[in-house]
Amino acid sequence: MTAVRNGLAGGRRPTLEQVARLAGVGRGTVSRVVNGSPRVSERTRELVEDAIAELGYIPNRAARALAAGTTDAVALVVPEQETRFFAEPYFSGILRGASAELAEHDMQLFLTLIRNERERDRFTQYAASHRVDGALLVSLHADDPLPDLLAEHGLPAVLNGRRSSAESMPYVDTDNAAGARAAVGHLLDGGRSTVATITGPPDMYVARCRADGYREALRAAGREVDESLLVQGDFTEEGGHRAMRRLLAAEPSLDAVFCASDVMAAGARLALREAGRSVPGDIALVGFDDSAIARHMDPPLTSVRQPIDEMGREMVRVLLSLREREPTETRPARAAVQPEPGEPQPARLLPTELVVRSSS
Amino acid sequence: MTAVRNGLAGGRRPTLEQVARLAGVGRGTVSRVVNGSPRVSERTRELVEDAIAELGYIPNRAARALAAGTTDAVALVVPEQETRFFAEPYFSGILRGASAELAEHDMQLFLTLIRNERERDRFTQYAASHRVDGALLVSLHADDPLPDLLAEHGLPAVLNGRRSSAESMPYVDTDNAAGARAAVGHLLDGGRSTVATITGPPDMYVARCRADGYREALRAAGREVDESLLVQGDFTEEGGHRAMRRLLAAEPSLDAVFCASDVMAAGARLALREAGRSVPGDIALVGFDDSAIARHMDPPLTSVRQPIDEMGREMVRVLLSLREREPTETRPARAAVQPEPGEPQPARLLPTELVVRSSS
DNA sequence: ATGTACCTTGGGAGCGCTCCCAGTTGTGAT
DNA sequence: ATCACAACTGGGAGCGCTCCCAAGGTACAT
Repeated sequence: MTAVRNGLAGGRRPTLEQVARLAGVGRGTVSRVVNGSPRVSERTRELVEDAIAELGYIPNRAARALAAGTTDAVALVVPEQETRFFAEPYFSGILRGASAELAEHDMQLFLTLIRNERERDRFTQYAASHRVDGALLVSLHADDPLPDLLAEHGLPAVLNGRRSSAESMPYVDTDNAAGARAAVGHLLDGGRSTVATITGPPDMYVARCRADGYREALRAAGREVDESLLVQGDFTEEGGHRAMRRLLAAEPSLDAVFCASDVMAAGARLALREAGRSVPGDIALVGFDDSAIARHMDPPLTSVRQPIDEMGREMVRVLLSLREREPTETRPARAAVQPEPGEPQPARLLPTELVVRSSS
Repeated sequence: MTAVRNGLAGGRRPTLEQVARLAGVGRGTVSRVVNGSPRVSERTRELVEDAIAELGYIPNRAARALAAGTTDAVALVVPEQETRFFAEPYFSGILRGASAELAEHDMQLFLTLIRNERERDRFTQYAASHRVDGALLVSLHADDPLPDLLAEHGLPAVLNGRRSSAESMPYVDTDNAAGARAAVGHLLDGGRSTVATITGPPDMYVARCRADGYREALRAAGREVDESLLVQGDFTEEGGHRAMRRLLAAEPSLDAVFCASDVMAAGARLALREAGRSVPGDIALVGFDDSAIARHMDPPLTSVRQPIDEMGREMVRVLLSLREREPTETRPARAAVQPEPGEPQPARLLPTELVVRSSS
């Protein structure tokens, strides 16, 4: 309220200089106090803090950014071909996690939707003009030029999900294979004999991982992998429907199906109903994503849950760790930039959790 | 690529000064060219533009912000009690619209989730430290102190939706009453005799507007309003369910219901099914929001669509118009800050659209 | 020629902060 | 007392840009 009384409400905001004058110290000292440097005596610190409180001083971020070359903000970039993705809980989970983690570091989140090439260029420019300290890239296609563009401008970036097994950029991903293993293992444990899978499009790395997990689980249980039991879907309901019909026609002994997404499982469920097969009586069903439809299906669908909020948080952690790793030109790059064991690695694989419901 | 050859990839970025030197002009001239000032001769402009291209010059926003006192960024603020809201298409619509409109003005969007008081203070500080030129406030509760806090710091803000009929801040809202009128009018036109409504909580202004629309439509059709036909829900499925049961018990002649939200309509539909009433045969149903559930209900639900993307866009337009309106201290505030007829007003009511499906 | 008016242009003066160096003060050992 | 050393502190020198003013040009009228 003192601040208001001082007429700051609409008018000029106090500067470091003014705080320094009021506290009877130098500019440098105030800066140190504001930034929590330990090289300030207790007495002086209090003096300065009082002055700050009295004036209602708030640092000017633009000035800080200019002087220090850092902005305390990161961009979350969403290529917006997929409006779909955008309205999904997945997106809001990432957003929530990232936002929470950033808040803890007193940093801000910039949201950038990229609808077309023009907007991509605009963002690249933006990034290059150092308005952000780093970027979180979400829902990226394998052929998106954005990562390279950012690298070219020296902007640290973290991917959500890998583009391939040889992902060269820092990333945070779900352990899709492990999730699939858990799902299939669960079906086998339930005594199912013929377990098939409906996969995603093979050009998507995430789909391959889940298919691999399926295979691994079978092998781990001492069974052979029958490749004809892998039927390709495309992550749509319609695709799941088609795939399941094919499976039903080809495999009379079928009694369990692992679907690489809940949406495909919904399609599969429909095909089963049409064929008069009961779930889980005749055929057990497991999905992936633990999305809203999983809970609302009839029967409710067993599914593999990804720690989405946590992915958002972790992306931020990785991004921030990148900053420390990066050898600042001013410092002679201590030793050999070896990843220290304690800190978060530049890539993280997060665990999944099988949510068992009555479809299996 | 010249830029890359010049070693800008990781290193120092070129400055205005360097561009000026290369072009053989002064700093001011380059600034004028970059900002599209007309006070530059054609010849000079070309010279400068060549130099900019050659060096791959990109203005440093922080410096610009510091010198000019403007950031070219606005914040979208979401109080996050309502994770619900967050995952909804409504949110992504606003986001998409705002983002698109901002992109056209070469501005950026800052996303701020406010989970608790600490984060609110943090944002207030942030806003006060002039990191953004304005704020878009979304899903605000009537008692939220944020608007006042922002006003205190002199930060322009636009609300999404009004808090009351006497909203004092600039806002963009849907014409809820008109939407309700259309819905109820449609039911009356369909020959329904006893039209009831399930309302939202009366402490929410939006709920009152929709209820008012219901009354107006009846009166417009020359009917009397029977207040016992307004049953209060709470915008949840469960609430819709309860309300419909009450209606069924109390009004044997009931043959149409306007629900103030799709979610409540879903609950109502459930109650109707339990009661063995057919839709639209026995009872016609209309919702509000045209959300995903409307399309997926059985039968698909007639609903009132709001132009959500457009609301996002419009919020930005209003915010930007605020900037021009605001008398800058340097200028003697031309005449008397009268809203000029042509420009967008500081408050906008957007039209709705009735999407007729088979539930009515 | 001379004057007037209008363009265009260069560059000084900051914007508010961080970085860093040199100066000051304080402490403990000698 | 004296010295070495550490802990604090003040303030100059920018960071890269915009704003603005005065200077220099140009064109046209007198």
